[in-house]
Formats: sequence, structure tokens, C-alpha cells
Amino acid sequence: MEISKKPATIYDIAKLAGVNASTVSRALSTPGRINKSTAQKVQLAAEQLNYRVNPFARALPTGRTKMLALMVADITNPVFFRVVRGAESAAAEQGYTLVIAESQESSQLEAQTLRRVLPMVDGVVFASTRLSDDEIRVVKSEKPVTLINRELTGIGSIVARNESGIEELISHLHNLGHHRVGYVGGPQASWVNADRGRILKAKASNAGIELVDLGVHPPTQNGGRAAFEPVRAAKVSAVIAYNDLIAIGLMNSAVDAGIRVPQDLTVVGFDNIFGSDFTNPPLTTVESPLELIGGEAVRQLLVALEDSNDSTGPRPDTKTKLIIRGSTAEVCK
Amino acid sequence: MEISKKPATIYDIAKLAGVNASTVSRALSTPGRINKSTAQKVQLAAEQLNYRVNPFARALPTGRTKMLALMVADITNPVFFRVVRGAESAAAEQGYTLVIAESQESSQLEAQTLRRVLPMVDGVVFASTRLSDDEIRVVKSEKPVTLINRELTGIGSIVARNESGIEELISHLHNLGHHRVGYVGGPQASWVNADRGRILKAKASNAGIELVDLGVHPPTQNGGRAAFEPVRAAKVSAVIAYNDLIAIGLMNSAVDAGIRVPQDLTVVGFDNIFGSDFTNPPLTTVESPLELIGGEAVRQLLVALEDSNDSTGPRPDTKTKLIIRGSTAEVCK
DNA sequence: CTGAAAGCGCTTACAG
DNA sequence: CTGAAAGCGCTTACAG
Repeated sequence: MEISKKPATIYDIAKLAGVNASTVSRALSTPGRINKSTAQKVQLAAEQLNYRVNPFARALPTGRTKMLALMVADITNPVFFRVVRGAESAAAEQGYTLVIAESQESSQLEAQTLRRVLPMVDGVVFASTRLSDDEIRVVKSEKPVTLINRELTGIGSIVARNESGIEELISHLHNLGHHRVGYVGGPQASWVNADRGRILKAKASNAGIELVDLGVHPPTQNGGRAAFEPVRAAKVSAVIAYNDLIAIGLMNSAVDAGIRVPQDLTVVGFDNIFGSDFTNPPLTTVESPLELIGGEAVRQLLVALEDSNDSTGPRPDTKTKLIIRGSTAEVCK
Repeated sequence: MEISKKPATIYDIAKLAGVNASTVSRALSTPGRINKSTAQKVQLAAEQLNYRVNPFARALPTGRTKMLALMVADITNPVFFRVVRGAESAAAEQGYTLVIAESQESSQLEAQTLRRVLPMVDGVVFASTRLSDDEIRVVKSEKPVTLINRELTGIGSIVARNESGIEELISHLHNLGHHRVGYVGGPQASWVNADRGRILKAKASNAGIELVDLGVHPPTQNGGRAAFEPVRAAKVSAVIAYNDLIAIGLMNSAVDAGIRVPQDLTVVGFDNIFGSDFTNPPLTTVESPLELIGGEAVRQLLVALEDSNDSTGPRPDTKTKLIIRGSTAEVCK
């Protein structure tokens, strides 16, 4: 329980090992280029002194901080947990530290946070951003950037492949006998919402299902509650929500209105968020490989940074898949 | 869309403003100690050059990085979301950046992560840690530390005041006519578990309720499922779980076994995690002011760091409170 | 393979 | 109030 004394520097090591500080530096960071026994001597001394490199001192001459920023709109949104987990472990694997920054759904706060964080990181992955295409390009002009679930020419991105899950979903609904189903859309500006809507429309039409557009809504439980009236008015036997949160809000309002799920109304969501399995009934949903996506986003960023690395390994398949639970049933008429 | 050119330094500003670099430094960080018009000239030049201080260059001479680490056991555990949110915004408020580090419930991984992160932060708050008392003291010997929901002499900490919520809970159960209730404990080593258990026992005994100890369990849904057998064997009319996750697992198993909640068995949890309101039935739970606690933890850390500040404002009350939902009912016999 | 030196961008006593 | 200088702990050409 010593009182915090100054940590050892390479000069302390140099003295102890009887070599020059530059040799210490090399022995520690590029041991290949140095006499084996010298390197060992240095490493031993470093250990004795409980040496740890000062990351800032290293960052100054190299310009590299070994930190990455992960930008999310809302830390408390369960959709991001798995993204964060995947990103964090991919970063740690390569000795990088992740700074998680939150925009709180405000583009102004996001810009401000970015201004604080950008100078201290080597690159940023946007898991969700309120920034415009142009603003993203400005960031990209300063540091490498990768985008999650948004595409923008000239910028690396990784997105969930919604086709596979939606294919399964439409076929599931078709088998259940649904012919007229509603889509409760998410935010207008959301790339993901557009993607899901487009694919949904195509697959539904292929299957001879009429897809009714039920408007755009906030991606929250309240958004789902507010969407209930349009849903009821549309006289659909099934409804697909932009995400699980909306689906859950929708189910609540339906129950309050005396509509039974799934007997009277089939409901499905997207994401398979934490808790979607203990709704009543448990929610049928299309799941994205969020953890994989988070990990892949930082891996992509890292090859841009360490350009030595395997330039581009095979991109993993980010396919989505349907998880069938209790909120979908045959149309009974 | 310029190709990333080198960011401006204080020397660029110095040249543009026609002063010495040290004057620039002072004008930017301690504007009070400098001629007003000089300061303005400098600030103008800084703006023109779109200057942002290099945090690492600043960190070297000062030893301060303006970064804080927040250590959690599991990023995907919903209990931490609000802690993170509170900590993050308290940090941002003072211009600090939060690094969230995850131990993944492994003390080895935690130690390793700490080794990577500790050199780059000014202090650390442990939201949950697998470290032993002694290990925490070692960290504390290097950097200021504050603890959430754990007490350790000599180390600043902030804990939820479980009395208030438990008081309400016991009185609620008492009013409902329960006389024999079980406690499904959490991890043996958890400070919070011990605290809740102790208070529960005291309050129950005051109210003439017999509290049956149902053992220690992992704080997860599976833990809750596994706890169902002991619960049933104990022949209690109500059960209190260490946390919501356990309570939810317990409810699942009960339903599977044909036991109705709350008619046949009253269930209550702790934490009020995301999703606990849409279980079936919605879970009655004791809520902690997690966001406040997270914020207060970093604020405490910050006064230790900036010792100039208001040495110690009044500590906010971290009282817990009962949220009554559908999983509790009168004992019907 | 190794040393001596310069430099990364800032801060901060020390003079004046 | 301001300048000139030293120093924070590392890395990396440049010699040898």
C-alpha cells in the first residue's frame, strides 16, 4: 500500500539495464530489431520496475492513441448493447480502447461530443448518428470512419442483411394465411427503416401479400402506442413494426383496447432486443447479428488504420433471421 | 472536403497573432491572467485556424488526461444502463470523457483491462467489480477511485439506500397478508446482496413476517429458474428475488409448473430494469436511483481530482422506492 | 545492433 | 502581462 510514487520511465529502465533509452524503447515496442540478450535484459528491468508505457507520451510522436470512439444515439437503448459488446471486444483484442460517446438523439450534442472526443481517438465508428452525410464526410476527412447500418459512398460501412430475415418473415406470415399486413415505419431519416420498408414491400408483393404503409413513428414504446389507431383503422390481420419497442407499445395498446394478440392481431418486431422474449405474448421478431456487426465495424476501422494487416479478410455474413415466438398466429376469421 | 491536413498548433496561432506560444497557451487555458486584448487576438486566431488542443500534448506536462474509467461487470446487463448514462453526463458536464471498461464477470479480464486503461485516465469508478478489497486498494494507490454499491474503508463510495424501498416493500406484503416469504439471494460475494438481505431480515421481523432464506443464486434469469424448486419446496406465499432478472426467471418457471403469479405466488424483484414493466404480469420491484448514483460517483471522483471545487456538496439522497405492479397480490388461501 | 539527438505539442516556473 | 527556456516520456531518423 505504497503512496503513489511516480511511475517508472524508460530512463529508469535504461539506467537499470545499462543501455540507452532509445534501446529501451526499441526493445519494448519492436523487440525483433534488437539483440536478443539486450532485449531480455531490458524486459527484465522493465518488469522489476513495474513499467507501463505512458500512452500519451507515446501518442505525441506517433500521433496514434490506440483509442477508438463508438458513437451511439442512446446508451440506454437496448439495441446498442450487443453492438457495444462486439465492438469493445474486437477493440480490446487488438489492444485498442473504446470510448463510448452518446449523442442523446441530439445532433448538436453529438457534434459537441465529437469535438471533445475526436482529437483523442484514432478513428470512429458510428453505430447511429444524427449527423448529415456532409458532416460525416467532414469527420472522415480528419480520421478514419466506419458506419453501422448506414451506407454512404466513399465510407466504409457494415449493415445487417435484412433480406434473409424478411424472407423468412413473409413466408411465415403467408403460411399463417395473412393477406393484408401493415408496416408501422420508424424514423423517416433512418437508413435502416428505408431498407426494411423497401425489402418488405418487394417480398410481400412476391408472396401475394398486400403491404399497407402505416406511416412513420418514433422508434419507442410510445411510438408504438400512438400507432395503434392507424393499425386498427387499416383492418389488417397482421402488423410488422419497425422495431421491437414499437411492437411492444403496439401490443400494450391492443390489449388495452380488448384486441387479443395473436388471436385477433398478429404482431412482429425487429431486433430481438433484451426483454422481447418476456412480453406477453413473447414477441416474434427478426434478429440482427448486432454483436458481429459491432465487432466487424471496428475490425474494418482497424485495417484502415494498421494498413499492414490482412487488407480485407472475407466479410462475414450479416444475415438476419426470424425468431418465431408467441405473437404470431393463423388468421382466424 | 479537404484531405486531412495537419491540425493547427499553438505555434501556428502564435505566428498568426504575433505573440509567443506560451502566451497562446495561457490565453487559451487561463484567460484570466492575461491582457484582455491579447487574449482576444489569440482566441480569434485560434478560431480562424480551427484550433483544438491536442489532449495528449497537454496530458504530458500536466499528467492530467481528463478521462475517467467506468468499470462494469457486463455491458449488456440492463442494470448498468442508467448508471452509465448518469456517469457519462456528469463527466461530460465537466469536460471529462468516460471510458467504459467491461470485466465480463472475470477478475482476470478485469485486471488486464485495468492495466490497459488505468494509465490513460485520471481516476476510476467501479460500478461493479470482481476485484478483492486489496486489489481495489492497489488501484487506489495509483489513482483516485470511487465505488458504487460497495463500501470499503478509506475509499469513497456511493450506495443505494435500500432501507426506504424495503420498508415500503415489507409493509406492502404485510398489508397483502403474507406471513411467510422467501428471499432468493444473489451472489455470495455481492455487497448489495448482503445489504438487502440484512435489511430485509430486520424489517420483516419487525413486521412479524417470517423470512425464509432460499440460498444464493446467479443474478440471471437462469438463476431464477433454478431457484424455483427451493421456492416451491419452502411453501411460501411470496418470494423476494435479489434482482429483477432472477424474479423474471422465477416467474417463467412458475408459470411452466402451472403456478399462477400473483394468485398462487407473489413475486418481487429489485432494480426496475428495462423490460420489467412488460413481463407477464408486470413485475413489482424496488427501484434504485441508478442514474443519480452514477452521476454522483463521478462527481465525487472529480472533487477528489479538482480539489479546488466545492469540497463536498450535500450528498443527494439515494433512497430506493417500491414500484407496485401486477406480480403482487393478496394471499388467497 | 546501439547511441546521441531532435522533435511531437503543450505547460509552467523563471525573468523581466 | 509576456517572452525564452526547459521539460513532460516517448519515438525515430541519422550515424556509426
